[in-house]
Amino acid sequence: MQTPLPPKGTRDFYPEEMSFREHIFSSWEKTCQRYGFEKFDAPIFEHLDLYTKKSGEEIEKQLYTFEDKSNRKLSLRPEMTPSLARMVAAKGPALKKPVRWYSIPRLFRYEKMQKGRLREFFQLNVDILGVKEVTADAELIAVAIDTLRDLGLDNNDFSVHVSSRNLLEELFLQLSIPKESIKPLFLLLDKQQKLPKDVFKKELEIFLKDQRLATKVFDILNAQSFDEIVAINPSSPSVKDLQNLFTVMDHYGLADYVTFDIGIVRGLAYYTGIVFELMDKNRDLRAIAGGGRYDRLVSLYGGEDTPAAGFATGDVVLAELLKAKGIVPDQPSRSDIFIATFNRENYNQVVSLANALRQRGYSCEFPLRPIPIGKQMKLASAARSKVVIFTGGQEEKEDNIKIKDMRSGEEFLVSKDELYTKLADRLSNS
RNA sequence: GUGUUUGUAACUCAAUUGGUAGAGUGUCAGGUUGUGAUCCUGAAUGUUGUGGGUUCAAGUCCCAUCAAACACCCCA
Repeated sequence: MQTPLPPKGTRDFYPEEMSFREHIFSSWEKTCQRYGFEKFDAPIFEHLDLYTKKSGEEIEKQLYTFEDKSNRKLSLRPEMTPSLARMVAAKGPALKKPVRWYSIPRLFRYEKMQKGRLREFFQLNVDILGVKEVTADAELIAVAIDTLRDLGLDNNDFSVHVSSRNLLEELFLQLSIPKESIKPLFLLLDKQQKLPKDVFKKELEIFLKDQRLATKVFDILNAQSFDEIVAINPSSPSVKDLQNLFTVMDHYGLADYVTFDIGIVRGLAYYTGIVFELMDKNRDLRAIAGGGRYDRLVSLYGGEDTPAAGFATGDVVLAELLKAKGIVPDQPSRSDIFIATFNRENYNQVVSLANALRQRGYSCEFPLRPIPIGKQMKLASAARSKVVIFTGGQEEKEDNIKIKDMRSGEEFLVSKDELYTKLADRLSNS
């Protein structure tokens, strides 16, 4: 085979894949609009330092970077949040708060691919800026849940795991763990799920150099319920935040979806408070969505202090989950009406009819070559057309036209005068 | 960057201990100038991912390379 392949980690979207992608996108859009979010977009490439400023120089390894003809260092965007923060920072106080924006960016990361991970992919990003209360976090979690529910998934398929970086930090400080140890400890925590319990505990002991302390940390991390954590520190503000969050989620009718999970820390990210991830119940995919609070990012880009929270969900893992659950929609029809003809000399008449139909707003097509009627029907089938209109046949001598409904197989005669109204009837109940 | 597995027709796969590639599906043409399926007949398509090596002989063994899948690292 000598045809060129697309670059590593990219996908071609043939019509079949494209319609599946559009199915996901339109569900995302519908849900965001239902919640009162506005769509925005930004350049697909940005100045490199937009990303290094937030994530450090090392991030460049993971980016598609290039120089333009004036030697500006640029990068294809690996995520949307920096662009969003930049845009909000630039408008400053002129921007009416709260900002409720969403976007469906195409993103690029130079990574080694594996299951659920490509180099070019799409994300839904949803963000609220200007609200410091957890009501914003709750609203975002609700949107995240409803994007999945709208696609046909429910709490048998996925759940939301919520934690708080502040809470963990408070608990660790209470145990007199030095402040500079906390970030590395978060990193260690992120691995918890991958390690067997005793191995993880050993690593804790090694890291903290104190067996009793390690045991205490280990016990906190193994708390089975939120109540156990509340008991440790009932008056802490982050505990109150979480309590409020769970109460609000209950009023969204989504309490069944949300669980407290102290193991969620979201890597090295810029998150500052509540963090959450949506995971499939079987846990055999990577996170479906993730998000949280990032109150310092806007000011990092020179904007005024702006509380902010958001989440992102990628198309790759989601598509895998939907396929695993068998939730893949039928291919849409290419055209509603297929015009077939018994008379192969009849091309111009077919074009005239097609033109008349199209001018009236109908979606229709016809074979572009003279072929036997059987083949025409196969084409109509392949186009998933809803009805076939037969032309050039004997019926025309009595001013009738035969129509076949391809879904039921039923055929019927209509007079030429009532063709359009009958077609409208036939196509409207689909 | 590290490791494991894989690569044969458009697709899914076959090919005994090494003996110069085959089936099904699909496609196209016809049976069929009044109907999507089924049936029948016929046709086309491969430098076996690529490049070397061993051998009288390589799809098969060896090396390299490219690509893919999965895991580690990382995950915004």
